[in-house]
Amino acid sequence: MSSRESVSADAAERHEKAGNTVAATIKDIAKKTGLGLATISSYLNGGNVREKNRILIEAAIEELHFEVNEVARGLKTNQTKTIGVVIPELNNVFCAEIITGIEDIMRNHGYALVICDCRTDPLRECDAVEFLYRKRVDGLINMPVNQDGRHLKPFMDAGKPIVLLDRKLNGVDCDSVLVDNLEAAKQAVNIFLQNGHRRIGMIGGPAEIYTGQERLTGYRLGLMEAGITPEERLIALGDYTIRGGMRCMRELIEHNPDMTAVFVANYEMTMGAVIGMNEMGIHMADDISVIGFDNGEFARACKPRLMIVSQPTREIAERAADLMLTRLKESANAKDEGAVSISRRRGRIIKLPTSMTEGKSVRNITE
Amino acid sequence: MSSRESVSADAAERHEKAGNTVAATIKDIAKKTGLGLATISSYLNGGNVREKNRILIEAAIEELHFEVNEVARGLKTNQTKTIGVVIPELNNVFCAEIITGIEDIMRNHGYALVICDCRTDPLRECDAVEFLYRKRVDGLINMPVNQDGRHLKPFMDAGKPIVLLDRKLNGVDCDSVLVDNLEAAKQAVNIFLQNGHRRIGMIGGPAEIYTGQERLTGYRLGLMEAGITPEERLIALGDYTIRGGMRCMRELIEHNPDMTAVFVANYEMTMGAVIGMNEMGIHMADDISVIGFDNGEFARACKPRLMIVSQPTREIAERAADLMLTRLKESANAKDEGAVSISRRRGRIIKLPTSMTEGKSVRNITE
DNA sequence: TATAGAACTCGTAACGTTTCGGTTTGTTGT
DNA sequence: ACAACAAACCGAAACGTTACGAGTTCTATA
Repeated sequence: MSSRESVSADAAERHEKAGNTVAATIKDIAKKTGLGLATISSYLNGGNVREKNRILIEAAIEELHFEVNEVARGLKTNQTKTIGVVIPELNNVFCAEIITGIEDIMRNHGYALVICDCRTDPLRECDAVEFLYRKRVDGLINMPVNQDGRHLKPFMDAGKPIVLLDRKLNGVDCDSVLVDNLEAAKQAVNIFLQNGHRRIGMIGGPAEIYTGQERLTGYRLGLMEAGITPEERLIALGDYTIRGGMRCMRELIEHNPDMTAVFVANYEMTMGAVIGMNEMGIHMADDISVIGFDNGEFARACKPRLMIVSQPTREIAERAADLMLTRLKESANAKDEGAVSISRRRGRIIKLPTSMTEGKSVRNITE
Repeated sequence: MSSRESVSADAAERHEKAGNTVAATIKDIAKKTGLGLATISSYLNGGNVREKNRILIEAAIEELHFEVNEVARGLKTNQTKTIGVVIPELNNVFCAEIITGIEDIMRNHGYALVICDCRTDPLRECDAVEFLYRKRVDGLINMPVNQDGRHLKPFMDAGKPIVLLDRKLNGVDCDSVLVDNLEAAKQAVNIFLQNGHRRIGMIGGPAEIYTGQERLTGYRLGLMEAGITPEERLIALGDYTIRGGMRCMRELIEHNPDMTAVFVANYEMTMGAVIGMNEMGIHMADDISVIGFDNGEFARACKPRLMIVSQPTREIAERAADLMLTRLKESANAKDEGAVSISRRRGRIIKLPTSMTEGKSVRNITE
């Protein structure tokens, strides 16, 4: 017993000895205050302790610069207070803005965000998810690239919460935060119609991506409701890249000399479309009216200022974080009740409205 | 003892009982193979085991779906295989591009990146660093907002590696990855000079930020080497925001009717400058020649295409990751030798060259 | 003032690894 | 066949928490 004494010197002694700081542990606090381990732990976790002990503990914590070891806690509680995030492209303002928002909120709740960029590659996305699973993050936030939700399996099986961003996955029952893409596209088309346009082109996203489908459907619906039959040659499908946007715009213009307006269905392609027009010497508004997507900053920098569909990134972030936080709380509580409640849960789907941001890129051709 | 037996059923049994998967542990593998704990651990960490045992172990791992618990390992080894990243703005393409690059490399080495956006707020930056420290990340990558390196103290004291991005901190001895801002600005000025410009304006960054200082100095030097005395009224200092860029461009134009060219010292302000010119009805190149900074995509979308200084984000990322990885290895090895070697280390500073990306935004006014 | 009940405290046993020192097994050269 | 040595193996003790059940101290009521 005496040997034990001499071996486990408290933090202060160790400090002296090593010549530099060694983190104090809960044991050091217990020893210093004369209280038991469990009492300290209870205090640290918001439990009640007698006033005089509270003072004692706080003094000891102060003096020894104690900080709880979150790794040890994590081992015991089986949670890392860490959320994994997998997105297609970090250097994509739409993604980045949402992530920033989520990060802010989650950090305020003690959660760290581990971010993985899968570069729009389904394989990389799988890798990233597995990586995060091995890192034992408590939940996953994902703007999915894979069509089926196969890559989500590890988290599904483990019953860990998943929140999908921007894109719904058919046949996958997950919490998701989306925008009303259909309505957004319809609005854009309507603005063109109100300004007298009839031959309206669309630069759409990949047919296999949710947002691409929805926005295209909205475009078609908008036209049909005005009694116009959508024509295939007025539709060009790009791959959500700048290059794709340039190509589509060129195609559209070449095949449709009579086209007066174009709706572009994401930010990168909007940029590409603008570049394409510049290079072809075609003037926005004067020659062809344009409504783009996302990124108000780019829109303001265009000449003339570009009208765009704006997505509520701030709110998307808030909703996603809320959803995650709720699920996290649920699974914490679920320890008490039967584990069934978790597996029985159904994914909540939140659909937020977009808004139009004014610009000068749509010409009124009625007069 | 018999009670102990019945309590610690192996993973397979537990699996059956609970009705859903329970992670197998190293103990389960030991039991299944009849080998000792230490042997399994040794195998997992790349140690040598006898061929037949290797096969045994691998089979057991396969069968029980064993995966090492990185949290438990972290508790024991005192490292989380996690790196903290603190940046001023995630939705800033320059930042985002560097982070993506770093993330890719670090993940390939088993490190996760915990990213914190401090919104260019020194206080938030301090918070973020403390947060990461409590999360016990193994190292810190930071594009600093605070002037003095005070916010880095926790990591300094703990002897945990720090890599600074983009900005050097005076009096702080840290590994840093920078670009040659001075030379970049000189190059831009020289291009203007070669095209016959003499009255060259500059939209510079905040006086207290490293890159702002360097780029301004480069501008001054470039002029002086050509025998031109820099004039204060040709210099407008912004705050690296779009709004600031707009304001500066307006000021410059109002105060200098004879100005023929402007160099803008970061991306956001470049965008702002372009917007400002658009709104004032001033044409790029024709009226005023412009060289901007960063973001080739934006430059390509401008009309006429904007000439810019390009920073090698890919290489910045590589160097930063390399630096971090090396330091990490060093501190791992340092356990053997005296701890002195760590504290004695001096910060390595890597300075990378920028390049000019062609555009049509500089007019030759000699003819 | 005694006492029931609540409120607080305690020791011990986990959580799943790694590591230390010592033991066993295998290999080589004679 | 046997020493001598290396390589592989082993159990137990950590790492710093939390959680359980039981024990202790308060507080309020009779």
